[in-house]
Amino acid sequence: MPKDTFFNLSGEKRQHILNILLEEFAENDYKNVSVARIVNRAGIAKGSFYQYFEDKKDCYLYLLGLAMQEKMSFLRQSLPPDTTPGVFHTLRWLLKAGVGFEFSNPWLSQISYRAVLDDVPLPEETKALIRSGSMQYFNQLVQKGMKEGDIAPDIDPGVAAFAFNAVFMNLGSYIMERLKIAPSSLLENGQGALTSPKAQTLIDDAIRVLENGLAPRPRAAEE
Amino acid sequence: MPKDTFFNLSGEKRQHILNILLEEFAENDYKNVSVARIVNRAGIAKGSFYQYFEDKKDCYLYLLGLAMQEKMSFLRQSLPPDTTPGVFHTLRWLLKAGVGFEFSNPWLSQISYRAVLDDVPLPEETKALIRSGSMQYFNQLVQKGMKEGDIAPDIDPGVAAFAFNAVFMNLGSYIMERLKIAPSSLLENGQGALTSPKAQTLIDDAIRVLENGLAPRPRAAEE
Amino acid sequence: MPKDTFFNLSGEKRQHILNILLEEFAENDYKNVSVARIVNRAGIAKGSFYQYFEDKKDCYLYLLGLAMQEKMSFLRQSLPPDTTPGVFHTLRWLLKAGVGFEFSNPWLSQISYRAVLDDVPLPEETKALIRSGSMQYFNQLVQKGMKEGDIAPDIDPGVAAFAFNAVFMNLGSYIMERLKIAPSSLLENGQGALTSPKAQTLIDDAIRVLENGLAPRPRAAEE
Amino acid sequence: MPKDTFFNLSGEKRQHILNILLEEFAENDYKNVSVARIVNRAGIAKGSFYQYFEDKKDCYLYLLGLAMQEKMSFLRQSLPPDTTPGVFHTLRWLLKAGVGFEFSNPWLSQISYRAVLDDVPLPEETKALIRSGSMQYFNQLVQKGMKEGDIAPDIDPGVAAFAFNAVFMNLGSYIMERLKIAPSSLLENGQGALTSPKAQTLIDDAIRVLENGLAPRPRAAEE
DNA sequence: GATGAATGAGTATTCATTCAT
DNA sequence: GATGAATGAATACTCATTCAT
Repeated sequence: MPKDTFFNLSGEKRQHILNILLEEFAENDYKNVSVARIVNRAGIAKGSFYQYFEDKKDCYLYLLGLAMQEKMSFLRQSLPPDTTPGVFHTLRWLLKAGVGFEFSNPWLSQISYRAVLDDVPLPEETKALIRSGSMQYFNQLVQKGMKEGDIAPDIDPGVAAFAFNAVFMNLGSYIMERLKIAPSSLLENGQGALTSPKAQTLIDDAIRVLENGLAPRPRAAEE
Repeated sequence: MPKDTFFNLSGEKRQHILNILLEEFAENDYKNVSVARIVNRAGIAKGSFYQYFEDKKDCYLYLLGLAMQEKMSFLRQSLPPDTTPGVFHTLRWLLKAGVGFEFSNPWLSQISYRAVLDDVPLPEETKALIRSGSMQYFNQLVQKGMKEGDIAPDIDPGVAAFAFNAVFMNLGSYIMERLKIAPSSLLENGQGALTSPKAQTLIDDAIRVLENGLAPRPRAAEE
Repeated sequence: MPKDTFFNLSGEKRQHILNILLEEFAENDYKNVSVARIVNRAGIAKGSFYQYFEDKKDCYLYLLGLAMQEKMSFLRQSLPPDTTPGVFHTLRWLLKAGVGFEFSNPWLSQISYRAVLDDVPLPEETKALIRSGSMQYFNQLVQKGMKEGDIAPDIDPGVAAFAFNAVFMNLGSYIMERLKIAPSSLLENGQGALTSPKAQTLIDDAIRVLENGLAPRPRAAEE
Repeated sequence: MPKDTFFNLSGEKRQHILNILLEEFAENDYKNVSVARIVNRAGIAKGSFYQYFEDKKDCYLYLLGLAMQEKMSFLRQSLPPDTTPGVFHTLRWLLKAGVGFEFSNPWLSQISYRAVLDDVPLPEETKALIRSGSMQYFNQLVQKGMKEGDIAPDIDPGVAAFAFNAVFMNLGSYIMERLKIAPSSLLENGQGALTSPKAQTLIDDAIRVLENGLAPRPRAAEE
């Protein structure tokens, strides 16, 4: 946990530092993040960094916590009431929210992305937890979908969840690349980019693929 | 490019060094790869490393090139004659070959995997190039599929290729995790693990999802 | 010298701070004394420390002066009237008083002890001065002893004073180690430990050694 | 243990570095020894220090080992055959050898001196071992002396050993101060200073004090 | 007079790279 | 061509001291 000194900072200064921290930790491996570079860019003294944070790890864990917490609250806010019928409705909401978060918080996204992939000072279990986080959610979703007849019962449920997850994790990047959106441009206008009709179409198409791929097929034989 | 001195090495010695390089670069971040560790394990002098390679980066780029080239040739070898009908047949071949490569060359796979994810000393464009490498192939495949009527014409072709790619890139890891296969066990028995019926089933299921998701739907309305 | 602000402090608060300072400087090397630890333990602001003292060195010198002054006044108080006959009587008094001081003021003792041994920010001359402090007293004592016939005239007076001093400086530690007295236990019951018969016997034996060693030998030949 | 690289250094360079190390560790607390200062003074690169030594502690332990080993071999060489009669003969030899070592190896002396007094990275047991080293030897000597009738049986043996030790540990410094010998002058001419008649007289006097102080007193009454 | 955040020179240690042998 | 010692800029982190509030 950051020390009180960090939270006591004037909102403006804290935000300034936070922005630099986010950028550094988003753009670099944990190992490659340099405290010296941070303090230089932030225009603060080396010692100040250590008045705000226990150490580099403390700083990182704070940002990671922030990322996960923000993502959770963003998703929760975007999810439809649980009563909505059909897992694909849920999925559509979720996918849009996920991409939405990635667009409006590219740094936080990147930080939580790295938590899974990078060599990061987390107990291996914690990394596993984070990694399996979305998979578990998708597993539940698939179970529900099968019970309700939205998903074909003869598909391995794990593979179905895998497909959900693979699309969920990568669609944001794909859209950004496809629409040639520079990450930097997102900082000023995150949601804007997402709500473009083009982005919406791409998301919808991706969902259609999953929906058709997983929905029970009509009685007729095939292949 | 490695210097001539490296290629002039006796095949045996070069292979010995190569193995150690592959393992080091597969198991560690670029930043965490230690030249000192390499030369120790390889039993060569530090100076020798720099007589073989310009520097660490040169060495890395060589291995990365090797990885991509080997993967290409592995896939090319595994692909059916171009005359095979149906893109999903091609896709099935490809997916199996891709997973097969991952299973029989875990180090090379890991190295090319890291090229996309890690902080690696590549110009951003080069990283983009690698990232889009398979995408381009899938784009062609989708175009062909649409022309031949295997893929629904009302789906965005990019999204279709994206779906192919997302599954292609992650299926290997998923299977390894699902079947609890340790990477180390692959070194001795790569293909073996893949040919297990369980692995085959998972791959087949994944293809079925894509096939159903992308195939043209019968005239009847749905959703 | 501490600033006025320190002496203007309420007696209670000043004593509180003083106790903590004494403990810190007694238990740690000068270099290892941490201003941060001091102000934490004392419950004062870091800035306050610098309002009381010029700097760490100023603080240290104050405590050192205190230690020497207290020791002096303790010894002076314990000494018999100057009229007492026989330097060994004086010495016995002195030795007991010295050990007594060490037992009842372990912190102050330790601080002046460190002044000689530790790497302390004193000009080398000052350290020499402190070191020679007690020596000078013993030199006078020896001169007196020789005049009065208590000390053999054929012994180098400096060596005699040296012997006094060597015993004087180290006897306290020896007794503490011998009787397995923990320094911490002294804080509550300093004099008690000293007045034990065992301690008295050890002190008496040490004096007998010096007395016999320095007293003029009977006319008989020797060695 | 220093690495081979240190021992492979040309004798000249190794000696140069060794001298600087000895001086630094003799003149400063372990904590106050600065690797940066060492490499500056020695004119070598920071990295070189770490090619010679594992770390600062490794370097220190090497010097300490050297000090103890050199002292042992110096003393062993100076001791008379065990058959010499009389503990005071032994003591005379020992004292002269001890002072002799201090004069000819002032840095090594200082380093082993610090091992007992300073905050040094040694397990507490090791420190106790070093500390009790000479005391144990003196305890044996006293026992022997009592058995052979050289030491009065009514003196506490521990106090007798303490007296030996107190003189043994401090006589060298006293003589240096008394004869105004600067430590630096010893480097060029250690033994010379010691063999001066003045120094010899002082040592002899100190022994006479101990001898008379501890020897059994004639039947006549005393005190 | 009290506060505690800000400072920056200082610490030990690492490691890719060079270069004399 | 092979060697491995030498290099020095880089790393995270500490702490006595200052100074604005």
